[in-house]
Amino acid sequence: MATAPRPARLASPSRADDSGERRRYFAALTLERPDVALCRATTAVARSIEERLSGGPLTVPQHLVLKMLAAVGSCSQQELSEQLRIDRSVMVGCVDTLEGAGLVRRERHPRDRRAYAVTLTAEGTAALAEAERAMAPVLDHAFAALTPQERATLARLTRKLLDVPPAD
Amino acid sequence: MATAPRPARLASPSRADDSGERRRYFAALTLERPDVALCRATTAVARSIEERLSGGPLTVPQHLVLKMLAAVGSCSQQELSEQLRIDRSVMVGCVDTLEGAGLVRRERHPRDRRAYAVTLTAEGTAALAEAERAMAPVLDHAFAALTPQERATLARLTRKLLDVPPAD
DNA sequence: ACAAAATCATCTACCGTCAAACAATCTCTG
DNA sequence: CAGAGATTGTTTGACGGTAGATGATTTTGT
Repeated sequence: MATAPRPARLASPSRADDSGERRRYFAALTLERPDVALCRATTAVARSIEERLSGGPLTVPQHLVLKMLAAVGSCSQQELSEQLRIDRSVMVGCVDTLEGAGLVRRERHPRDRRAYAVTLTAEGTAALAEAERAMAPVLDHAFAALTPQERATLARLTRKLLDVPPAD
Repeated sequence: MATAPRPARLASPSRADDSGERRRYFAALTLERPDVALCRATTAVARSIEERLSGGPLTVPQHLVLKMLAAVGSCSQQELSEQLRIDRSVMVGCVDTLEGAGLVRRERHPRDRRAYAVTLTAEGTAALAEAERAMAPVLDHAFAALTPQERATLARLTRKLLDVPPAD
């Protein structure tokens, strides 16, 4: 807690007294509160990514849906929601948009008519390939402050926080 | 109970071919998308913390405001916003609540009458001490999956990530 | 077979955050 | 000194995400 050697002088009128402590408090905070540092870093990364993808045809969640469909085949919205950690009610609009763009189809599940079988179309496959290609430089820019090894370490630690078994 | 290998598990149709790929897709995703892993890990940590603090008198942002005031002395809301990375318009309500609880005072800044000099009261100092005491086990639980050394590494990487210059 | 519980997708209400507009005040320039 | 422009605090409205209820459908229990 730094033990406050200074008697907390009142906010100095002009900016002249920027002796540093006040303007650089955020750095001190991150030393004590890893949760705050993690949270702010995440918003910075997300912001950087969404900014670069803003003009594109796909949002991040939409990209993830296409990516999972390509990886595991047709899915119910429930399965997409669970694996991608996107709320069910958000998934509705996400699939709505993708279906409107012709990138997925909603077919009734053959043996459980409560569920849909969301299926990737040919256009969806093409859109995914293009999105994957565009993704690499975007990720690279968002994590530019870290070396490849540091990025790997960060990924390992976040997976551990998520209880995902290491895939080494 | 549950010892029966009976596949009578619900939703048999498509689940039957769950060789694992479908149900564990999230793990595969985190290997390719460190940004998604980071984002989901952050929400998990934040959720854990806010859940444990839900009954308490202070929210996380309020705690941070008291903490910064104790560290650097009286501040304008602008300075609090900048250093804590909390939007100005959010800071208004935050300080409102703290003032209503008698933990801070809003005094007019002596030489800039646009700004307030938000000042910690004696009650605020006491509330902060109590909140600081309660924080350690909460943080420890949120990061329970990591060893102390891993937590330090994560903190170092997130701090490094926060130096990412704004993309222009 | 019939009723009760569970599940999938959807919709609605609510909460927190962010961008833009606003009035009051400061600073700088001519 | 006057006025343009920037800064501080605040309010407003839009947006995105979450929780809870609903309707259709399937599974389970008797």
